[in-house]
Amino acid sequence: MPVGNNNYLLIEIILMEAAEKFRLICEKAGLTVTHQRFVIWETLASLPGHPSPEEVYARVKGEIPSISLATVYKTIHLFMDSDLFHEVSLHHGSMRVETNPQPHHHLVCRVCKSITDIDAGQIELRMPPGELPGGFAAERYAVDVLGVCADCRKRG
Amino acid sequence: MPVGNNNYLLIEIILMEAAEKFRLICEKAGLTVTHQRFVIWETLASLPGHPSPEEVYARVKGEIPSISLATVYKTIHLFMDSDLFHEVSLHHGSMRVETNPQPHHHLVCRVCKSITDIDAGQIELRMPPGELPGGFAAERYAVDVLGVCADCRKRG
DNA sequence: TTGTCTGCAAATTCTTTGCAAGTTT
DNA sequence: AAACTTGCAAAGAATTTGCAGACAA
Repeated sequence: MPVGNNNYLLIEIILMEAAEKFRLICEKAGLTVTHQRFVIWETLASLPGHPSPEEVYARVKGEIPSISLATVYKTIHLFMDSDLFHEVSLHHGSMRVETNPQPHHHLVCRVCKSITDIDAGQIELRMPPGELPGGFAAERYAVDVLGVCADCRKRG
Repeated sequence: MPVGNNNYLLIEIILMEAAEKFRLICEKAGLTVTHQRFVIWETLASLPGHPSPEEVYARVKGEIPSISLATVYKTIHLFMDSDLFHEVSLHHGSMRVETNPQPHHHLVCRVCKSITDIDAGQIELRMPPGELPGGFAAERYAVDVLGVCADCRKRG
């Protein structure tokens, strides 16, 4: 694997301490650096799994007792808008019912958030030959293809 | 394709009118048949896409003006518990942040709802040779492997 | 009948907003 | 100083719950 100039920059970033790194990230994203944001960012990066805002809030409170849940929400949204983190689920805010009985997957537009079904046969999945980690018994697969729908592409 | 005895049953079910079909489904699932449930079931089956409870409620109100939103919620949950329909998203009730910067997919346990990451390299995806429906521009894939985790398998 | 649903209203949970005071640039 | 961010409290949205009367088996 060839090492390009970009990789030197990458290595520098990795070696930088967290605060520096965060400063750089914020600069690139056009975000103001604040202590709250730094601690929330560090906390998110350190928490394994898929933390909820409440969990992040609880953790951050250890460092900044005066932090408010509202700030955690605002900051998480800010980070997501700047692509620093993603949300785990589509439609997290409201329940949606899957009414298509056919095996299918989803085309999810990241601009307008629309979800279109695509026949399961159109996507071929291949799992590893052995077992899945920790003896997980797979039953079915749900694939979300993330991208931009035709309408949103036309609109620029 | 050989036609077994099960297929005769299947054909009968298909030919049955909706009310009969619903009665059979309820019997199999051990659910009481009510008019509200029948109309909600028909509505769900007829609505394309991924309707929210509010949308279902609005539709059903046309047939049963006295229906309440609470009943719609209760019934949708009932149907989901009986596997008549699925939910589109995991974690629909609260925001979850994806903190793993590595490309990865999810192992989702349908019993305990836990979500475990699996390296993206472990799953091979193949898309159709042509374009995706309607000129959708794919950027990345998110795969949820649904099944039962090791812990829940042990517990029976 | 007997147990199970339904509709209503109140309660909860999750998230957003307005604004004054505090920080960052 | 100007612009932006924070914390608080109140508002809002989405969903659940308790319960009395209505319905299904």
